[in-house]
Amino acid sequence: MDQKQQIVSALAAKTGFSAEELLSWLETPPSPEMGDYAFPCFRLAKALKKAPPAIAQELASALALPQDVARAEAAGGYVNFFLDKSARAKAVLERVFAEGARYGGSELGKGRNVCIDYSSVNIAKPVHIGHLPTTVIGNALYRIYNHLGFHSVGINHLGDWGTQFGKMIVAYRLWGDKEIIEQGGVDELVKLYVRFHQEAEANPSLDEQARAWFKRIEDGDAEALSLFEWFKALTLKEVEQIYDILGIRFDSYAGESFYNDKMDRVVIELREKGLLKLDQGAQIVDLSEYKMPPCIILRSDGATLYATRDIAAALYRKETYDFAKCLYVVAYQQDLHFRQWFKVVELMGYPWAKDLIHVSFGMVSGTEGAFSTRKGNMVKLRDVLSAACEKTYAVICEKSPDLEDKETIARQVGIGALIWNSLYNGRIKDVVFDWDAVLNFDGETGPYAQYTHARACSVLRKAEYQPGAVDCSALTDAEAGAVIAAIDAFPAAVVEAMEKNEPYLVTRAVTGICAAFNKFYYEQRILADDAAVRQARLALTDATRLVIAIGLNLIGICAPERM
RNA sequence: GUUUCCGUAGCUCAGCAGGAUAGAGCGUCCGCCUCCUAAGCGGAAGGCCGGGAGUUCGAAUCUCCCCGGGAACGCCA
Repeated sequence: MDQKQQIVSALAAKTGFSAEELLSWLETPPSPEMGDYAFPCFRLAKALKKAPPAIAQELASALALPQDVARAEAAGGYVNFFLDKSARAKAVLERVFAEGARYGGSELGKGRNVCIDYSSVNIAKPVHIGHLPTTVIGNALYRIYNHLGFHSVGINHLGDWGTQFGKMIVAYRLWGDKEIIEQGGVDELVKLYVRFHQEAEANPSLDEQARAWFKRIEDGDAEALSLFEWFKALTLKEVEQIYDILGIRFDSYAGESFYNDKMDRVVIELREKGLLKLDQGAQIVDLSEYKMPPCIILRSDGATLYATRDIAAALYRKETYDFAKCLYVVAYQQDLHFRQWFKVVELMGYPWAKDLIHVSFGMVSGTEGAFSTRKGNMVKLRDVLSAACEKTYAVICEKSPDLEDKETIARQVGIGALIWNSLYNGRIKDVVFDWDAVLNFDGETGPYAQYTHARACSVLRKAEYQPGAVDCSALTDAEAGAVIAAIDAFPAAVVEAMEKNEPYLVTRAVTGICAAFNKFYYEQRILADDAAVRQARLALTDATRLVIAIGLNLIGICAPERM
């Protein structure tokens, strides 16, 4: 039982309220001088028929204080608790060292699967800056869920179906060159696609040919299929290079084409359950009762739609993975779409419809408005990654000219800056892509956290630190206390990040640890002359180093030991 | 038009299962390397928390209305 719970049970004994309820009232005071925990008495006023300050006074003097709580003071309507700093430091450090790399983790998930649908690139289209949020948010959630005892299943729901592939084949057969495309990759495919649209304006028969070729893909024609698979392989090869740089892996690339033969059953099932309705020639599920436009299942020409495919995929995933949750890391523009088909799954009678979660995020635009291929203002993700690495390399040459393997560190720090940037704020915020902001390494940025980690490593290295007995009475100064508090707060942040599917809560928790440690570093000499003080501060430094590394790892950022 | 999200310091954002003087970073100005990585640390300036009602002992936080902005709204994904 930790101090917080001890305090709560002492309060429960005096007030008659349940410990659980009291725990939810306990808060952290605005400033550390006021105490480590605060209990507001306002809600007791009615039940006890006394003024809050009087209750606070009474509780402060009458409470049986737990062992590690130094004192309790009444302040206005609050009772402020001051922990025994040494005992708290001991408890936190022991936990960190006992759990090691698993600190902040748990078996909460009990090994259950969590499907995470993220990144989801399109075949034969470039990966641009707009793909960054879904990719890094999804990856962070993947790691966070795993840390909490779930088993994450990363799914890249490829956009690999549709008439555009018929167009690609027509364009390739008319103007394409195998070698040029092998060399140029996706860029060359895009050129063909653009040319197709230009020429099709003057020559509508091209569109007919495209439809015919797409039909051949659908029918499994060997030539059509081999070209289709070739486009796919080319695209994936490039995309996987980007994933390698970002340190991301997927467990499944089952995308649109994969579900092609799995949609009939959805239509049949919807019909059997009496949910389908013919409306203006299309088969729809009426959602007017839920204040939503209808969900279209079949077009009037009988073709399936996006929603049909998503429902088929959800059914497949439930059967295959028996997920505890299935997350869709997709921009908020598709909010209505998800609400619609989630509702359809619910109406189909599947109780797990409640486990389908749209993890939405804001849109990325340029300083001059929305990105669009037509405007030609698209920023390719690859270019952003390269620019970040180059900038970092230059900074390293300037600040740490003697550093070995500058390229590797530059990549870790440059990419770290980018990822951090995407995971620093709540998901829902829109982002205006700005080179200066992305390439800024000062203040609360990825490099700041990595720098703090490297700094801690440097001290430990210099001290030739060996773990050993720690005298925590040497960690009672305000700065060390703040570091202890920040490390102590980390596990709860990880859990909240999972519950809310908000990786930035981990980012902020790491920021808090870094800020506290940097201040500690500045104010207190870690390599103190006194052996006991030195050993205690080194232990705190070691714990800091470890927890920053865990936190960075959870959001998908490397923690180099030198930079 | 309907639905939905957002509106907190010059800028970008935390804080929003209501609580003690509203916090960071960037930018501006001023300090701190004979000492553990200055990608750091400290200080100053800067806010009727979009506006108005209401609920409450107490509202940036909850409810309603208004204003401003983004997004979505049937055969694209």
